[in-house]
Amino acid sequence: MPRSNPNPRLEDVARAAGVSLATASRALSEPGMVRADTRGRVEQAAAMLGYVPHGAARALATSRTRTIGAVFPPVDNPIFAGATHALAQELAAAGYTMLLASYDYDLDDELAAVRALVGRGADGMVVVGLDHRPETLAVLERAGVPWEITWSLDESGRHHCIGFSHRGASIRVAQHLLDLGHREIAVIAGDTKRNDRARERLAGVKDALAARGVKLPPKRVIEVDFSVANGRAGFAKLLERAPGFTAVIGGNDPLAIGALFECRDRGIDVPGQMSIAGFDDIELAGELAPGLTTVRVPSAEIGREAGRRLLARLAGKAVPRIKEMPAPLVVRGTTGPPPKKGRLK
Amino acid sequence: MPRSNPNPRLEDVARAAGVSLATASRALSEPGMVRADTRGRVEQAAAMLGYVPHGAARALATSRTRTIGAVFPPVDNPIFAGATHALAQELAAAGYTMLLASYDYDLDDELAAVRALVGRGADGMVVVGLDHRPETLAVLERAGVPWEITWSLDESGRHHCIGFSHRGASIRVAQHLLDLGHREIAVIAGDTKRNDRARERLAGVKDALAARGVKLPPKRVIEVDFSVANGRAGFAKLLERAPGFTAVIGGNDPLAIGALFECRDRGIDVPGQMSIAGFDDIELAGELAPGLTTVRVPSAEIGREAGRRLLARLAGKAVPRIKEMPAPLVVRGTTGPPPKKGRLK
DNA sequence: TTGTAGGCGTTATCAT
DNA sequence: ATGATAACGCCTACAA
Repeated sequence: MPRSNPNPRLEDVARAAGVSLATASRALSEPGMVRADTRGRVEQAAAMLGYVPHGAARALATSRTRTIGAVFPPVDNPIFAGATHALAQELAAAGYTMLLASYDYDLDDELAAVRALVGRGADGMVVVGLDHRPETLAVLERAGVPWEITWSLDESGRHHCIGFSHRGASIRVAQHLLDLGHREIAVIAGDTKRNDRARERLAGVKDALAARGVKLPPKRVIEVDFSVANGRAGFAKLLERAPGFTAVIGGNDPLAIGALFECRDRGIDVPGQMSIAGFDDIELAGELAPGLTTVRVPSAEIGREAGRRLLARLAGKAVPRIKEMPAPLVVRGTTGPPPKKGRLK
Repeated sequence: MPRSNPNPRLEDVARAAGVSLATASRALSEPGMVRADTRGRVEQAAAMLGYVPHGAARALATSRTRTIGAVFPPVDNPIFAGATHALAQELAAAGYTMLLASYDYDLDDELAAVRALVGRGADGMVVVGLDHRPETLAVLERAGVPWEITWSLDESGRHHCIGFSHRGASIRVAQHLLDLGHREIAVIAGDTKRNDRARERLAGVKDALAARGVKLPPKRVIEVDFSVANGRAGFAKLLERAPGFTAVIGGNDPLAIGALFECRDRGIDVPGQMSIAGFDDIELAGELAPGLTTVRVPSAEIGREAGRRLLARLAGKAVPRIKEMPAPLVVRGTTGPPPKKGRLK
């Protein structure tokens, strides 16, 4: 029975070039080890036949796939999208390919995805944040591939990570508002059960207020999924259940922007009557008028740098276990002093 | 020499379960072909050892990687991000994994990415739009894998595709403005050299205006890369170089939103003095006040459906070569009749 | 229902 | 510098 698969194999190339299989292999992957004219013949034969190396076969022989797995929360969140793009570019430039899985904050789904990508032979992995099933880390460790935690910093120092302190950044936001004179503050947080970034951001606000003896009553905190619509709704609910605050902090920019829109629709002046701050610094934050005060999160840089670190480790280089990225407060127009007298409504 | 790689192989599982390699293999991949108790022993042994099938070996033996390659323009564009997420989810549910490459509208980069993913053994491929190097299509065809064009419709009927007519949708936008009474219209288009979607959208406006005998002078058209900032800048430039228009059409929503913001900053009333329409219907479009009139592009559905079609074709089912998705005009508050008399400025 | 054995396309270790 | 050949881990006729 003739080969049903028409794709040429290395053996075909070797025959066409009149050399052995081994020589053909070397000519293509270790050019230095073969005489120039032999190499030329092989290359020509390969080009003629349209030879493309068979990835799986190569992977089986080398136990290397030149593939990096990334398991991200919804990539349709703009910040993850930016990181994904940057990571993909960085890897492509080095001849690596990205295996991407995107999960909706369900840690069991994340585990399944990690398993799948490791099974596909990813040479390295990147995950997001600190919240994982214990089994997820076990799979990663057992696989023996280098892996990176992104966005968050692993305080235990056990794992390689690149990110920043969400709590610290959040403290800067809250302090900024406190410094402006706000004492009645509300928070529209992300879902703190499902991800450590949202949890740490909320904790940061609490820390900062507590440090100055300012209270954050539970009624002034609401948790929702990230979206502009939920920012609007969350703000409306806060206003209804615990009015009297002069500033609101959003768990991310879309939430803050939702609050901003809601204010606009209700005729609440920002920042005259209400100050608003976000987190992430998506493009829109700077284009609004007034611009949104927020924390600049270097998402593309995190993606790119995660790729670089992984590639370096694969090349046998040592990289510092923990890489902290800057996440500065960006003060724009949505924050200002609280209204002089009287409270909202 | 003992095996240096500690990962258990199927052989180890078989030994632990006291069955042959073949039985172990069948127990895990074709459960129906093995007696229940045998299968149980194998599954238990696999779980105990933490066995994970070796993707490359499996791929080599079956010439199937259970992997789908996607080559997308910048996934940090929100609409591609949504499609990426949906596609990844759809594939994961079927036990497939996504190989993702993201390029910056450079068709040579796209070709390289397609080559890479095909070389990695992708069982199917998805690309975006109609603009490709001829070689790209050749690689795809020669690979013999099913592939789908997304976003655009291939009029030649030669290739499988899922999308909609950008020209048609754009015509609806322009007609809407004409129906409102606008005759002086400007366009902030995307880069028409680099992608057919931007080109077709612009062509649609031209078609619609021409059909009613309305001119679109070159000065009223500007081309920029997609971003809110460029929408602002583009609008400002149009105002400066060809004032007097009463409506502007953005090549996508971020561009239109940029124009909207610029109007707001300049005190130009929307839609009183200026009507604005976009394309894509990103979340923000509906949250703005007034809401942005735009075309709803079902990006997540396109991603999901592309995955479904590919999986169906891999399963040997026939699917219609061309799948048209709806892309309805969504009329919101940013469009209205042109000002009664006098022109802007 | 289960086991035996050959093959998938490369790389890498030996000789030569 | 080049050639022969044994892995690499799994699947799948074919045989029992």
